Amino acid sequence: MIDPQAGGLAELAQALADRTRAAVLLALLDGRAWTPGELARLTGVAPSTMSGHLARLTEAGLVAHTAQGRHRYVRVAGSEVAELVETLSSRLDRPLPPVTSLRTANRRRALAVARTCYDHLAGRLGVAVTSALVRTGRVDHTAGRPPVLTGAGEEWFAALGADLDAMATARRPLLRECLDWTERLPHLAGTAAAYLRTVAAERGWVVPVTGTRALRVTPEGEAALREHLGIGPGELTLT
Amino acid sequence: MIDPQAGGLAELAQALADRTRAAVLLALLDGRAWTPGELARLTGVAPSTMSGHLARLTEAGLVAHTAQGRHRYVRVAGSEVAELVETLSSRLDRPLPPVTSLRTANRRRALAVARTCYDHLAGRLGVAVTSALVRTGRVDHTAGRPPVLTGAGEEWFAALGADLDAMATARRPLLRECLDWTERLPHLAGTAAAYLRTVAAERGWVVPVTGTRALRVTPEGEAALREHLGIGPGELTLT
DNA sequence: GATTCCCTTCGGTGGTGACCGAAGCGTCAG
DNA sequence: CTGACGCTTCGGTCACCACCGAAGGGAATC
Repeated sequence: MIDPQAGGLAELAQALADRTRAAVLLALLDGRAWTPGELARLTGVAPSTMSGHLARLTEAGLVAHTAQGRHRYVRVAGSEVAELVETLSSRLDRPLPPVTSLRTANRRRALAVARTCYDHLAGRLGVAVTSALVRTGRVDHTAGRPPVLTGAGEEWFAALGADLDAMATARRPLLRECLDWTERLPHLAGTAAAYLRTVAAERGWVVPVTGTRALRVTPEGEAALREHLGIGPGELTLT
Repeated sequence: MIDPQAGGLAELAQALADRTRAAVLLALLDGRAWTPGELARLTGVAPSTMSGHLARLTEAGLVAHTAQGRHRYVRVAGSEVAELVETLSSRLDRPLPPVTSLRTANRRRALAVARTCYDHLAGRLGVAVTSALVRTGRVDHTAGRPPVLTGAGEEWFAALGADLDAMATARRPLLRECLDWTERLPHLAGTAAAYLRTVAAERGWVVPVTGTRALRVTPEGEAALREHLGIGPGELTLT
């Protein structure tokens, strides 16, 4: 065994190498905090089994816990973990053509149009917002460098109601690149992108599709996207 | 088990979830084709065991074989696989501070400065070349879009001796983004980037460090990088 | 054609881990 | 204080798989 990195790589992969743990991580990708009991019911295993899985995921640094009374809440350990899972999933679109049913095809289609990725927007919508922000000069995203807000971008976010000073003090970067597994293109993550998702949800631009991470863009949302960012409805349809 | 994607994700992770298979993939990241026997000796397992591992990696679509006489050559199935492994490794720099020995520390340092990633340049060198190509207007890399060669870039590659027409007909894209696991920034992959590595190797700008994927930049290489791309020697030192 | 070499396939073994039910512990409600 | 609830720990079972040595098949060499 020559390469010392192999051990670490295998260890990380082992944490993901189980149907139940993978399902847990995918469920947590909606950014919400779940209780162990909910996750056990979702995946169809006994609470004791789920407890073991969660211990394993915690040890691997993939999920984090928050104790609250007699409940315990589980969340993804950080945005990097969410991005890691998304990246891994992006390899699955190749050997996935055997669509099992119309229902799963529709679900996948909905996910591809717009969805939540941890705490920001993803899918066709996420990529469209990203390129619109660059196109309108609000984000500077030159190669080899992380994306940054321009002066115009700061004004725009402030007009939306964002407290950029408070957001900038967080350990997490304001903007960050995240590879979109359906679009195969980067979209924006980070506190500013998370704020954008919050605004979109609060103003009713998007509404969650119950039971999945998918989002539906409302007519008000389409109008707002056109008005604020110049995104036409054609940009959100799948080819 | 609600999410049908969980099965695929777990399956892919399982293929990586073994020390020996992980070591194989890391070895193959140098872009060369190895024989099963070489890989068995490298990892210290019996040939029969290695055969099973390779069958497993093949089934997962991670490696490909080429029969040649009584030898069989194994390579990484494609550049996406190499990028996937690099991305996964990028999560390892967090829990890796316990450096086991001076030797591994030096090896890691060498890998961080310059190395091969499948068939292109990576590490500090790869990122420096990437940003220099953008800085000098040879590559256009705006946000949300794959990187593309500009007219000036095409001329530059042609002057280096590249046959861009032939390269463009390949199924693989000319340029492509690849996340660098030491720099945490994208560097360029794709046929054009692969050609650049070939040129650098042929002209003696970089020489491989035997036994690893690391590269050493020669004095001629430093001169060429400054002359062709305006990369100063300071850009290749680690902070 | 026989030999050599590389690799695979085939039994057999040992260790790891996913799973469950039962029991234990802390927290909140009555 | 008592009961209900949510979660974890423990013991035990079963399947899977990493590993090896031995045997077999195909390709090059003599």
